[in-house]
Amino acid sequence: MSLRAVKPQHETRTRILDAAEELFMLHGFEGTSMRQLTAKAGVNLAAVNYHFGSKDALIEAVFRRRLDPMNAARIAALSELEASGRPLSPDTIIRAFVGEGLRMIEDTKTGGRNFIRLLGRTYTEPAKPIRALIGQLYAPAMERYKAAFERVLPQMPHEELVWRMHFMFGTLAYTLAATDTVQLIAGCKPEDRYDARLLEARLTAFLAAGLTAPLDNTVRKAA
Amino acid sequence: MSLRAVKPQHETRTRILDAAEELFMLHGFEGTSMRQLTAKAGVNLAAVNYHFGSKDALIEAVFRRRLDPMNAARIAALSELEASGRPLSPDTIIRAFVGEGLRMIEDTKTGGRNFIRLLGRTYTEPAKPIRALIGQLYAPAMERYKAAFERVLPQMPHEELVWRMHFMFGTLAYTLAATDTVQLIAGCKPEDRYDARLLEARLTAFLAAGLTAPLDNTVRKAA
DNA sequence: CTACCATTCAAACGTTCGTTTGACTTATCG
DNA sequence: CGATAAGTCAAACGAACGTTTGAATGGTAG
Repeated sequence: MSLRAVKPQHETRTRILDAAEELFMLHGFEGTSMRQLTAKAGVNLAAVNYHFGSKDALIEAVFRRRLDPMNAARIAALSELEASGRPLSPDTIIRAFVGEGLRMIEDTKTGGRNFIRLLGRTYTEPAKPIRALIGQLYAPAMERYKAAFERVLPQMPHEELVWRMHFMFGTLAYTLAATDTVQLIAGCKPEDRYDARLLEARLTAFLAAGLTAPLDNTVRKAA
Repeated sequence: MSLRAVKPQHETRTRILDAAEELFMLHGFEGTSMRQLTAKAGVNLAAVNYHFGSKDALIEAVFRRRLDPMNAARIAALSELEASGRPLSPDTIIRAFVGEGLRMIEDTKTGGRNFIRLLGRTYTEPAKPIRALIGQLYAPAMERYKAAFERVLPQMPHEELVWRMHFMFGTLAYTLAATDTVQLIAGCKPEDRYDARLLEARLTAFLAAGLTAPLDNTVRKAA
């Protein structure tokens, strides 16, 4: 219960988590060595195994630290919307979901941006145990938002909504994770790529239109 | 010029490329060892260094083999559309672009699906030399499609179009790479997730609506 | 002061990594 | 038939990997 016993542990742990977040984002899990990681964090090589047990356990801790609060915030944002009494629209619901992600990507000080980009890369890695954890941590928020969308889009078939949410989720994940790929299309660096306000407006307009698009005939016939 | 000198080389090379494609997709570049890879390909451990020079050179060869033909096909599809004399719409242009990707993801025999999913993973990996190569191989197709979109959407600001193409590109990449993440939203495996015809219809409807969405006021004022 | 306990540290553990080597196989050609 | 050259193979290379160990450190409690 001593100060000594609590404070430095906390400090060393967070230094490791911050360094891991950034290096995993840059080079992946296998591409990041414990020696790189502990050197960047300014701690001893053995510190990771002492505080987390193993490299895999560290990976899990990296995700648990951020994912839980982020999705809690998303649920809270939706609850607040629903409690306000104002009529909900696809647009406002999307904004609630997207907003939390954008707030994190703007956070360059405490490493939020690193985490968001790490998250984006991890989505596209199949067959990793960490994927199961992510799904589990996302599940509650997903359920709430699916229900909210179903309420404002009662005419949309369930299956179609699931796919469109998948598309939306993908667009968000990819956009936040790979903002520098815009150069691929633009041919040069766009100026406002990190202006979150503009990006939020563009993204929401795009997603809302996609979500509420008229049903394709091929799909309607298949249903 | 002997048969012996050409045929087996070709065979061994393609066996290695196929195995690499699948393992890189599953476990990433660093997560795949030469011993795994050569074992899966059924070739000797030294074969990769003999035929490609190094692991990095193999990675590059994996992308070169597929990316060039795929983007050539995309350009050809667009050229054919334009030559047909029929009036173009955002919908038909999107379909031309998306169609090539979906044709590859349906190709489970020659490994096209593996490659598409590998491609999706690689987009979200920053700071890799391979990213530069991908951008370079994509550039010609991107230019052509951007010009085509600009022609059918003359009223859209250039900057906005670039972002919306980025969103579309991301949605496509993510959807093809992470089709199994739909479970995250659905809570269960959807039945038709690999029915490319249905997926193409859903995806095109979503993307076309997003691309042609009315301009957000925040964005309009910023311009 | 002494005993204690969480933490840090340098060193070493066995394993696996990408790559290299040199001998062996096989098919073609003068 | 030898000579040549491309390809395959088992074995080994040093380097780097994640992890473990046991001693040193330093603040806290009795």
